[in-house]
Amino acid sequence: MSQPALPLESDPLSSSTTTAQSAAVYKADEIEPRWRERWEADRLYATPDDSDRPKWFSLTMYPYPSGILHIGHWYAFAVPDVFARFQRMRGYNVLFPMGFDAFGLPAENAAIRHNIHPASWTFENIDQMRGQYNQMGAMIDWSRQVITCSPEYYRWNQWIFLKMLERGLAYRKAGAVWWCPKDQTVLANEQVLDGNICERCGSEVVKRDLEQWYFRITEYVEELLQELDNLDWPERVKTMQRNWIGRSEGARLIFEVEGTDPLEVFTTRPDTVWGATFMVLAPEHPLVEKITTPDRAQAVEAYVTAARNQTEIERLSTDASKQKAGIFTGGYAINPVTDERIPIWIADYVLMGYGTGAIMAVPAHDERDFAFARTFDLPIRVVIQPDGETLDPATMTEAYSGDGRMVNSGHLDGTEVPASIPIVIDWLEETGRGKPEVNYRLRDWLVSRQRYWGTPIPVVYCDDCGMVPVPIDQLPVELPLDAEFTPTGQSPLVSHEGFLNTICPTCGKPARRETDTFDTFVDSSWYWYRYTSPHDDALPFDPAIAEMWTPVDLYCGGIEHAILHLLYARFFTKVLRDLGLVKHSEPFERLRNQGMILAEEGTKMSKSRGTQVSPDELVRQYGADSLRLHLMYLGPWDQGGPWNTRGITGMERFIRRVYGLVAETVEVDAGATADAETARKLERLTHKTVQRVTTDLLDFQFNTMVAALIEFSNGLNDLKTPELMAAPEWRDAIETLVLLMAPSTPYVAEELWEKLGQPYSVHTQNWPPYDPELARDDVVEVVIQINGKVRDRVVLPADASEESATAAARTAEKIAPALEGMQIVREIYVPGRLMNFVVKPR
RNA sequence: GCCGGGGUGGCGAAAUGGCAGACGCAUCGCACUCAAAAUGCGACGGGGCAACCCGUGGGGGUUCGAAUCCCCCUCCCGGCACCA
Repeated sequence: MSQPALPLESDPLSSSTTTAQSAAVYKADEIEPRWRERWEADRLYATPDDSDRPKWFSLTMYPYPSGILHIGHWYAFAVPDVFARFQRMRGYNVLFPMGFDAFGLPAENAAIRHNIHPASWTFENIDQMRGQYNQMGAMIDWSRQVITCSPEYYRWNQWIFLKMLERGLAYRKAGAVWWCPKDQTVLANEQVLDGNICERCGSEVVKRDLEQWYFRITEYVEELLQELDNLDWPERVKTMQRNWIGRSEGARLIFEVEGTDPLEVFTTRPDTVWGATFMVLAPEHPLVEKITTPDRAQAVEAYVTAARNQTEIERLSTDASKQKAGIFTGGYAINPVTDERIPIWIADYVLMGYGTGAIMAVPAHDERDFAFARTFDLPIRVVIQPDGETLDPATMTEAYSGDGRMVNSGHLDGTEVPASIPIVIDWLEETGRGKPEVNYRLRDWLVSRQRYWGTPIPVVYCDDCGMVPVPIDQLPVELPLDAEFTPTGQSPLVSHEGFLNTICPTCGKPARRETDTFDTFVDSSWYWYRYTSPHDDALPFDPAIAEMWTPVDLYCGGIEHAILHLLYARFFTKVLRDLGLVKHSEPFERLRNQGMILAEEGTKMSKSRGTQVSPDELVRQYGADSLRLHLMYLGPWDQGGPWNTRGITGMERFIRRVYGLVAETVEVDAGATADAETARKLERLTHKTVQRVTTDLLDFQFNTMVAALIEFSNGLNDLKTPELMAAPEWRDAIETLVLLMAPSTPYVAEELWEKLGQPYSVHTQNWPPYDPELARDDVVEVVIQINGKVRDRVVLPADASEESATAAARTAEKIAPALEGMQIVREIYVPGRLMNFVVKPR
């Protein structure tokens, strides 16, 4: 009688084998969702304001809700998450919040293109991205979330603005500003890239005369510059800020002008004023019209118009060494030290935006003035002679800007340059010709934008009262959600009657609302304070709670914010300090920048070329833990580099090995004890690893930290025997390994901690301590060199004396014969490392 | 042009005055397997049978000893660039 074949799953033998195996096999897709739910249910990441632990505020730049997290977001956030978790285990009460920089142009563009409201588009994206952050295993307390496009948040932008208005730190001014025709808005100077390109959309921007809102950041310029010195920030970021602020010391000099007001100039080289043979004004200079003589008027006007309409290409071609363009006004000034009549020219190499918009030209000692003088055949006079050569204006081919002695300079002839500069300034001041002056490149921050999706600027315009601020108790001025988007790109606020028409708070007559909104950099200039009391409805944040959490201990983010965001944030902090809301002056004590993840071929990741890497796909395949490790392991975090997908398998293997180690360990009945030698080996390996992992994390060296973890597990595998696994020493080592992995691989560490029978949660455990004494080797391998070349090596006790080390070295197998017939000239001993015999033939 | 950062095996890298290439990837060999995957063990800068020799972008220097410090050159990346 034939029996039907049993289905596989009902075979008792085969099914039990499967169960035993599956318990020992790592399955990320089973472990990760399970713990994620548990942590969420338990509010494991809730951050209390009242704690007896010291605080640690770890901030990472919040993202723009563009729709989906890419691998760069993971790199920027998962790695700081490791550090935040590490700090939590080290005993800190860690604030590690997250929010969304939710105002901005992409939402409006999506509205126009896909007929979806910016608010819906933004909030859908936020939902999606929050889910992805959770998947990453990020330690975020979402109850503190800040979303800048919610009235709850932006009303405080308006509040801060009104306070700034009161103090004269916000003001309206007409002037030439950058306008982007594509985005239909003005831009801050900082948002215009080289070649007059819009930072956001890449189109060419133009100058327009418009009345705009500004924040008086220049009020704080000296403080913004000086306090950089005390910040623990990457040096290159500080350098970029210093360059941007552009402080230069010099003097303001007054030149009388025939027939009109005097001209003032700023110069860093007042000692060269005897060599000023002409003057140059920027084309936009207000005195151009008055100075220009009637016979020159037509030509000057033509030049000025052309200069103002210069295109990008023409601008790029104006290189300092190339021919200079300009035109003579017909007017003359008087050199204040030589009393000579000198011609006044106009040229676009003088910028209206810097100094006074006018210069004294000293062609002999300034490269640009030299080029201009040669082009227009203007006189050149040498007033500084270098040692050892004699400059002759007739034969000079370039300006001389180095040191030397003053000549042709009246009573100051012979004075040494550069010591001459303060001497000249003093004399000019005493004689009423000028005064010392410090100039900065930094301009006030243009904050108004002709866009819809941003914070409405809370002022109204009344025919009788003029510009009137909206009273604080009427905030927020809400952005109307029933806006109509048209393809013209014009802000819908301009034609929104319901928004536009209001009542003057002062006189009660009909008035018109401001339709401009704030630059989104306003939102990000103080958002971290809001995390400390995200629901406060009396002030932007509760000063007492903020005082407890801030300043931020560690700020992580991309180098692309080196100037704009970080400078504005520093400025706001000083304003908030002066408003009495915070006590400190600097918001971010330590700053660390991550590098950029490139596509595998080393170019920028691009959607159109399909070189983008999807973290979701990698999580599905390998799990978040492996991806986190892989990102840390790519190389130094601040360096970034090309992505490679293959390497992630190594991290998965590592996790699987550790998983196997723990699974095997828990199956063994405890009871045995290890022999002394093995116990010592385990102890040393454990302490060594804790030391390496701890110091690497503190130094932000995540790649070598992961290497130390891998080496630990490899070392344990090598030592592993069935007997040892039953010993308590082994168990300690395994538990330590799991604790050390907890910040890096939060999911699998939690799983293994549970398997080891330890109390939930691994993430609330203390970071394991280490003892450098116990980490130390008791025998060392000492390299023996002859004349600096490695010839042999000997194993010695770590505490071997120099005498015994030398004796051992001399008699080492390959050394003894080599020393035969040689005279030892010198012996160098580096304890525990190296012995070098310097020898010569006898 | 000026200011930073960098150049180390097939690849990512480590070592910041003392054994160059830890650790990982890829590759190759072996074991396990009917087989594959997974896993485990081993090899893995170049030359040489070997003793050894050469080797950290190139050249020079300092040092007992240099990837590491100094000088010159070169290439790559980033920032700034008529700022008076």
